Amino acid sequence: MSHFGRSGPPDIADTYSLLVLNITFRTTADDLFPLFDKYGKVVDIFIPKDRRTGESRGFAFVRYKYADEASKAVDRLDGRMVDGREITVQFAKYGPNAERIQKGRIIETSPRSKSSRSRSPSRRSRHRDDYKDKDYRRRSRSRSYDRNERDRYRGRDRDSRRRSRSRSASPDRKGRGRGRHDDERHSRSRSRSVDSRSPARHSPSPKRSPSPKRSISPQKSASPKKSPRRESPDNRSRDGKSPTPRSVSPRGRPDASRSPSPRNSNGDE
DNA sequence: GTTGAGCGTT
Repeated sequence: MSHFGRSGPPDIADTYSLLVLNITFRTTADDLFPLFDKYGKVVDIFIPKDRRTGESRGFAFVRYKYADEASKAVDRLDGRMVDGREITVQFAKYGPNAERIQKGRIIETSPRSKSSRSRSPSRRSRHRDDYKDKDYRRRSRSRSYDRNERDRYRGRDRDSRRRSRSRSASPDRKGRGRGRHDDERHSRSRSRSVDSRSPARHSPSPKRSPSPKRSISPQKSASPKKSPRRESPDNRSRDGKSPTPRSVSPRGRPDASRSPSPRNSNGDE
């Protein structure tokens, strides 16, 4: 009954999706159900979770059966304190399939009902990379390695986003009429001044190792001093199955799979 | 165990 999102999307064709942001990472659908259900008929509640840890991402989707109820919930629950945090309720802008949504309702659906459903013989190797990319940049919201990535990308508009919220931390906006259209009022003056510098001067230097201290092979050089136990018996060969699974073939796999003769007696190529 | 911009699953 209260287990939403367990059976997948029930029917989003006749339902309005609401996006709930700013919720605690511990808030679950069951916690929002009684809250949203009080303002209307909630058909489904889904809270995206990280595939790695499985923790909530901090936002949830509440589907209402009617738009009027959803609108009321947005106006009433928007700014409500949940679990000690003020949540932000608003109509979803994007659909589960990246479709356009108006007022929480999907106005554009996948026109795959036309022609045969067969896929086009275009590319076939591309499926997990897609969702992975999305996940990666999503899960990089914080933690620790976030700084690492930032250094790598030299910072971009990501910093702006973070800072933006800081300056936009005006609780005044909430609780007073739903005038969220003022958000886009900000003029976009800086357009090309994204990173300054020359666009062509960018030196694609993938090798940016300012710290030559780091060894090339961290795993090769074990700590000569730090060795409480000469070796790790329980980590090396527990049952004698794979003594060295990592060094199986650093260069290539056995030629029995790729080329019968990569570099010898090869007069054909 | 943590964090805090944003838009989604079997």
